[in-house]
Amino acid sequence: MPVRKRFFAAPGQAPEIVRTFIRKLAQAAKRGRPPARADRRESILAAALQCFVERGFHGTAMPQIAERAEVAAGTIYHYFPSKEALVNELYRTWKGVVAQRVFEAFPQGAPPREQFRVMWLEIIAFARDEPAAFMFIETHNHASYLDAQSVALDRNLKNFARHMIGLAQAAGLVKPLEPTVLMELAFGAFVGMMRAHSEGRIALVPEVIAQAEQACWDMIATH
Amino acid sequence: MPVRKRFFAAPGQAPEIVRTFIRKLAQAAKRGRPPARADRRESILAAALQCFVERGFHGTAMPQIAERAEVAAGTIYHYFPSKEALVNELYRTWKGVVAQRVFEAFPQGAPPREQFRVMWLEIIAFARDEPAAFMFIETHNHASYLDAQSVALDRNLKNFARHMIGLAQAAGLVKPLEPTVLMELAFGAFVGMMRAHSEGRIALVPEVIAQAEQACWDMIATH
DNA sequence: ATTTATCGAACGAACGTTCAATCGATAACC
DNA sequence: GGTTATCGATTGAACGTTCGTTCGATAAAT
Repeated sequence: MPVRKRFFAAPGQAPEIVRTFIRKLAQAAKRGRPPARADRRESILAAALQCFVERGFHGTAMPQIAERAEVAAGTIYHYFPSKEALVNELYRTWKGVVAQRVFEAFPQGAPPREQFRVMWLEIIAFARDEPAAFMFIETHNHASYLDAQSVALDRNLKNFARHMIGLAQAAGLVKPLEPTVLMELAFGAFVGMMRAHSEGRIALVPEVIAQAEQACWDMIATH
Repeated sequence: MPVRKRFFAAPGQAPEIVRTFIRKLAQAAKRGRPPARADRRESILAAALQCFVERGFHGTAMPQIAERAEVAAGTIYHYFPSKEALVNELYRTWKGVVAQRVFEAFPQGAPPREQFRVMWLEIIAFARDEPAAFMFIETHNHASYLDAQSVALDRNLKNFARHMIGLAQAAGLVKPLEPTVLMELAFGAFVGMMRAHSEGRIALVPEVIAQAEQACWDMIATH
């Protein structure tokens, strides 16, 4: 059973990268949103998310988004200055949500094996709650229409994961490979499985999830 | 050192899926290409590949492809009936190349561990020889503009991989998870690593490749 | 009465595609 | 051998369409 400690057992060795991470997240949230005036805004965002997932950014026309959101095309421009701004807000919002969830669930004092499991299960939970949003942020990574702020948010998340891998390596639990390689391998495996799931090729029952999680740990762990 | 047997040690148990696979590949190659008349055709394909990788299918305009290929826009339509036909020919060609390479290198009589290693190294070799083509066929999987033939080619490849996993499971070497799940995990990890490589985030020196390959085997293997 | 929200027609630009004109090499003819 | 006919290859302007976006009119809210 997962034991989730939210504070460090030994405060002196608290990784500042975690505090930096949460601070940047808060900053981004402050900087972002103008005060939401109507739920039209939300329905436009939801419609755009679906369209972008189904047909991609360039494959989606603004009138299509408008039709799906049941508003006129011009209305979108009352809430968003451009198509680019719309996709960037979507990206930042959902990447922030998943980051927030992972960070809040993260058991800071727990052993690495437990940390890995919790992160894995939390992202799975997110992907099941918001399948479209998950596919969106995974397929639109590093696209040319993402602005600097969106890219920075992704980099922060990866720095966080890399740092955790480094700590586990120091404890001799994880293979002495470059942390970036291990992270990309593990996350790539995860995304591959989730993509197959969202395309209906596999069924994600709890038993499969647990076994896949163990398999991914086997990949990065020393044996 | 890899020992590559090209023929079955026991012909009676030769997997017909392999023969079916190579037969379909030959059929597709025959059906396809009209007699190549000029190397303009090749330069158009190369230009389109680069553009599609950099900006995606919908993000690439035909005049951009023409400019990169140093031909007039109209010339493209002398060789390809439409933009869709162009992207599908690209997909089928390169997916066929990687399939052919993997199959020819596949050591049919060797133990599963060796088979896995050879397949892995062969795809790595392809990805290093043709990085744009590799990224293209991986990012354009299951896109709406791919026709039935392109989709079928991908399915054949996956059936082949799944079949091999099934045999390895029967030998007790691979975890008793659903073969599709294992395949998606392993291939997802591979793609994640290759993507990080093509974005310059990791350097694929031989030592890293060997360790990553071992890590992926650890993921699907029993322990 | 003023501000805010919404609409949908309209805009210029750019899209994928077409096509009449031209080029260049080879074949046919004298 | 020089001239002409032929034909596929190539061009780039032009086509109709659709794109992202704008805007004036109107409705709703304050």
